[in-house]
Amino acid sequence: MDSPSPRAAAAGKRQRLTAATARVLHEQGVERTTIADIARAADVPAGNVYYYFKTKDELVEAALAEHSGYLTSLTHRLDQLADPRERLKGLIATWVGQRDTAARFGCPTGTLAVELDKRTEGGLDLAAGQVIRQLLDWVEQQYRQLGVADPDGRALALVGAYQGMSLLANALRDPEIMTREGARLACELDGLT
Amino acid sequence: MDSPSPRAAAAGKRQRLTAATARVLHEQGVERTTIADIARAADVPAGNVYYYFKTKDELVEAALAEHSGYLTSLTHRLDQLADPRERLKGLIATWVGQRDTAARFGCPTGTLAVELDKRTEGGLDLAAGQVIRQLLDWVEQQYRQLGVADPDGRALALVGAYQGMSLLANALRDPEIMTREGARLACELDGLT
DNA sequence: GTCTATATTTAGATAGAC
DNA sequence: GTCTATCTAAATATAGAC
Repeated sequence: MDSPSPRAAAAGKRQRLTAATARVLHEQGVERTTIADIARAADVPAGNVYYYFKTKDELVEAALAEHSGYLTSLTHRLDQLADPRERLKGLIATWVGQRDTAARFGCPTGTLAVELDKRTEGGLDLAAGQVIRQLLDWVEQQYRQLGVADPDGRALALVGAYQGMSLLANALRDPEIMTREGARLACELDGLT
Repeated sequence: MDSPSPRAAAAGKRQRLTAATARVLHEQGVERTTIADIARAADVPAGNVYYYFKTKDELVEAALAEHSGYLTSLTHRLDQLADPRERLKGLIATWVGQRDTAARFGCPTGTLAVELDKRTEGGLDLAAGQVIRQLLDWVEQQYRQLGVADPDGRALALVGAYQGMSLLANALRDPEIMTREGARLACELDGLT
C-alpha cells in the first residue's frame, strides 16, 4: 500500500514504539532511558509518544508484553520437536546463540526484573517475574514429560543457570561463558535417565 | 570516649556513609537512590555528604569496596576450615542464610553489576564485575585444591547458580528457592569424587 | 568541619496550535 | 492525528555563611 490508512499508520507507530522500547530498555536500562531515547529509536517525534502511551510505565509494560510474546513464539516453535529433551536442548542452543548480546546487555527479562524489583511503587515491581514464571512453567512441563523426578526443581535449576550465566557473561563481558555453561547444561540433559 | 576528636568523628561519618550507601543501593538500586536518601540512612545532614564524597559515583565506588571487603572477610573465615569441600559448603550455607534478603533485594553485588553494566560512561560499568571475579577466583582455588577437573568451569557453574537463584528468588519473591537450590548445590559437592 | 540556600540540569508530562 | 513549546518536579552539585 502506498498510503496506509491513518489507523494502520497509528498501529505501525505503536508497534515501532513497543519494539524500540524493548530494545532500548535492554541496552540502557529502565532508569537511564528517557522518552526521548525511545522516540529517537522508534523514529517517532518526541512530543508524539504521549499520544500512544500515557506514561513511561505504560511503555515498560508494553516492552514486557513484547518479551512475553517472544517467549511464546519461541516455545511454540520448540514444541514442534517430538522429544522434550530436544526441546530443552533447543532452548539452550537459543541462549548460546544470543551470547554476544547477553555478554553486552544481559538477559532482557532478567535485567528488567532486577531493575523493576527495586521499585516499591507503580505496580510493575513483580511484572518481569511473571515473564520468568512463564518460562519456568514451560521448562517444568518438558521435564514432566520426560518423566524425571522433581520437575519444578529442575526447571528452577535450568532457568537459574541461564540467568546466572547471563549475569556473569555480562558482568565479565565474556560471551564464551554462555558457550561453556550451555555445553555443560546440554551434557547434564543427556545424562538424565 | 565522650568527645571523639574531630578527625575520629569525620572517619566515623565517612564509614557510616559508606555502610549506608551499600545498604541503600542494594535496597533501592543506584538510579533510584538520591544523595538525600543516603544522608538520611547514614544520619548525616544532606548538604554535608559532599564534604566526604565529591560525587555520587564516589559513593558507589565506596559501596563496591565495602562489598569486596565483606567478601574478603567471609572467605578468610571460611579458609579456617581444613577441607576445601567444607569451605564451599560453608559458602553455600551463607548464601542460604541470607535468603530473605535475597528474595527481597537480590544479591548485592549481582544487582549492582546489572545496573552498572548498563552504563557507558563514568568508568564504573565493569567495577562490580571485579568483585564477582574475586569470588570466582576464590571458588576456583577451592576446586583446584579438591583436585577435580575443570576448576574454573566449576567455579563459573557455582557462582552462576548463586546469581541465578538470587535473581529468581528476588523476581518471584520466594526465599525457598534459595533453600532448594542450596541443597542441590551441596548435594552436587558431596557427589564429587 | 558543618550546614543552608541555591544554581544547574534534566526528564516526565501537558496544553494547545495546526 | 501530529508536533512545538513549555510547565513542573526532582536531583546533582556548588557557593559561601557560620
